[in-house]
Amino acid sequence: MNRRGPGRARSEQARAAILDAALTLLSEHGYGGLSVERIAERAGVGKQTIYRWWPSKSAILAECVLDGDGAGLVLPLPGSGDIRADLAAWLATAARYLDDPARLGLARGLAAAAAEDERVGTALYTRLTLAARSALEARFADAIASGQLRDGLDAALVADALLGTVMYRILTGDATRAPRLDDLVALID
Amino acid sequence: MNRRGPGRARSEQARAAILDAALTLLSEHGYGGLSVERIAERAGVGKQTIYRWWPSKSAILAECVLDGDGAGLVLPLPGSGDIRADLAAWLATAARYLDDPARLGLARGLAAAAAEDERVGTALYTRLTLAARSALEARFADAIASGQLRDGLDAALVADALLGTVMYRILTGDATRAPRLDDLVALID
Amino acid sequence: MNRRGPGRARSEQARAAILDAALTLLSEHGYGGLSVERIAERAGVGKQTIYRWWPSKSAILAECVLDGDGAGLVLPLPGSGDIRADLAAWLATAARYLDDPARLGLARGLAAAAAEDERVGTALYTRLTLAARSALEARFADAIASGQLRDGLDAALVADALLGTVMYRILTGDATRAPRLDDLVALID
Amino acid sequence: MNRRGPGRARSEQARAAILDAALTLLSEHGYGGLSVERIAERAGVGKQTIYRWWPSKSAILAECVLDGDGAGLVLPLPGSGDIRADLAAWLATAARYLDDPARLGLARGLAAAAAEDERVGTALYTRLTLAARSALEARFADAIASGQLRDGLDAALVADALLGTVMYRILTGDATRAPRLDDLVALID
DNA sequence: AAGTAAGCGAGACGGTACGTCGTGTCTTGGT
DNA sequence: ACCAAGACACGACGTACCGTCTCGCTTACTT
Repeated sequence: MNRRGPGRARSEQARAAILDAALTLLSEHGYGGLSVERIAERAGVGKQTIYRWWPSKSAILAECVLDGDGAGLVLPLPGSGDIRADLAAWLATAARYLDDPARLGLARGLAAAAAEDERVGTALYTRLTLAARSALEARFADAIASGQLRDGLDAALVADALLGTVMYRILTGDATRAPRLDDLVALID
Repeated sequence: MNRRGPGRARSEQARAAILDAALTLLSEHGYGGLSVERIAERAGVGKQTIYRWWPSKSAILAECVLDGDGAGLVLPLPGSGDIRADLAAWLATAARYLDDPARLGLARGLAAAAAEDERVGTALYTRLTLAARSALEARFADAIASGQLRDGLDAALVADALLGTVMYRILTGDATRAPRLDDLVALID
Repeated sequence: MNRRGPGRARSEQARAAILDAALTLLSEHGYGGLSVERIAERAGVGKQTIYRWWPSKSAILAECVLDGDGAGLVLPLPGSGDIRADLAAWLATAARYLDDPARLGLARGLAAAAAEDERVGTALYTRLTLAARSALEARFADAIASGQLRDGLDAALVADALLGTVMYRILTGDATRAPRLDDLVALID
Repeated sequence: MNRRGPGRARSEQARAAILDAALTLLSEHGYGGLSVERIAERAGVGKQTIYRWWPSKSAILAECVLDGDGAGLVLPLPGSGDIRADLAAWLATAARYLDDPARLGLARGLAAAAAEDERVGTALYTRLTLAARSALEARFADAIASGQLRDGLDAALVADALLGTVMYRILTGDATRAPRLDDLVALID
């Protein structure tokens, strides 16, 4: 039962304050402007308390992604019965979600962290791809059964393509130049 | 023509050495391990020569992407006549290209730079998306005319989806876990 | 007593190494060739550790002058009973002391520091003038009582004149061109 | 007669502007804040024009000292007939002269330059000591003849002592703490 | 008059040092 | 054993100057 030696227990308050400060600073100053020192100051915590539990600032972010609601990035797929409409609505919601500069900044920052540290990439994969993939697999089975989609459609590939396109637009800053995101659904047979 | 004021002219040799050193170090040490100091040392150049012409290390990378062959990232789309086979081959080539750790590191580093600095994102957009989009548009017109693809298919969306999927896998480090990249083509109606 | 807040205590070892390195480098390379970077390297210390405690390299030198034996610059006034002979001997000792290039370099360097930073000047004043003045005052009282000197002689003025002449020769590099330093005593009535 | 080859002649205007700018900047920002780059900018001159004629910034200052009125530092010794009164007046004038912050700054800056570069020290020696010494020698001969001073008084030593005391006070910033400068004359028998 | 050559303002070059910020570690006193 | 605070050695930042090296231009002496 969670055996521990003697001594003071880990402060849950400090942990939460650190994760919270990390996300706030990430969305405000970007990944480059994020430093352990600032996180510590903002969280009202000693640096050692951070280094005791995380090996690097990207590890903190990885935990942010996995913690709670995944930094708010996991949007639910609507379930109206019309799979194409649901996907289009999901994409439109994502686009609207990213219109908020703070949230776009957060997403850019997490992308930067993922590009620099494999473990953040893995965390994002776990949170985003796996969630999307499992949601899609169940819905695709229904949709194929009801004739809305052709048989053999690979939910994993679709998840990759949808999330990848969103991520690519975040990186290239291409929100306005490109066609509307929800038209993506038209590509799917 | 090419009027110049007084004073010594900018050294093209220094400029080329800087861009070259930046890409080499990026693929070797990642974006986080890339420092202006090291670029200067490797290029045999004073730091001021860098700061005179570029405001930040990401600006150097943006110029790398736009310069010459776009850091080797722009792969040609084969032209066998079978559009689906060509796209699948292009994706397979991209996957093989990224098997080389140095090239994967370079791509990850550029993704990190894009996530942190809008201008690198714009440069990548210019080099990758626009190139892919225009290549696709010409080929799609032919393919639709010859009945290989259905009418109305949007080349820009397909370009986003293909590049986005590749980029997403680079970020999430998901080369092996996911289905084969060239099956993506199967999604296109 | 000696109350301290939280946090690691200041390293006395680092402080001593910095002062020592500063004096060594000053006598070797002169004030112009003295850099914080080199002091830090020689002392085996980070630059920040220097800037945390001293605002500039001249402040370090000011502390060197005040610390311990005042960089060896404070020479004792002999006490034979013959005040004129003692002063002449003191001046001769000073001249011999400055024959060593390292010590002359140190003295020149401290003069440069004093000329550039008022606080070094104040430190020198404290260490040299005040020491000389108080030594002279006691001796002058005896010498006047015993009829060696006329009444009313101002020890402070004599201290200024003696030290000033030495300093002036250091600055003008005029060790050989001018009359012998110990003849100075002949000026005093 | 001043044989010269072909080519443009040296610009006397540039030379004067450089010396002028050097002295101005020296009194404004001190020796440490004096840079060839700033001299060039202030004088409206290319850096190369400076380096063509002077090897360093201290060489410029040495020439300033020797040029024209010796940067205004050479004060004339009054000639009332009473040698003690004249010396006291000369010291009082010097003290008043140095009350002006710009002139004190200039003197401090030249002292710093002298401490760092032997040639500036030599220039100051030439300008100040030699001038004072020769003035004193003539006056001392008269004063000894008229019984105002005892025989055998060494003008060179007195010059050193007077100038040295003034310089020492400049360096130690000790204008107010010490006894009045013109009382120095009382030391002379 | 044309040719030649040195000096000129301007400004980029390879470097060194600056003073600041951040890293990850260590130490202190307190919980 | 953990915590806030904070000093430590180290490395990179972006800036200021160093002394050198072109540029295109302006004199001035030499044919």
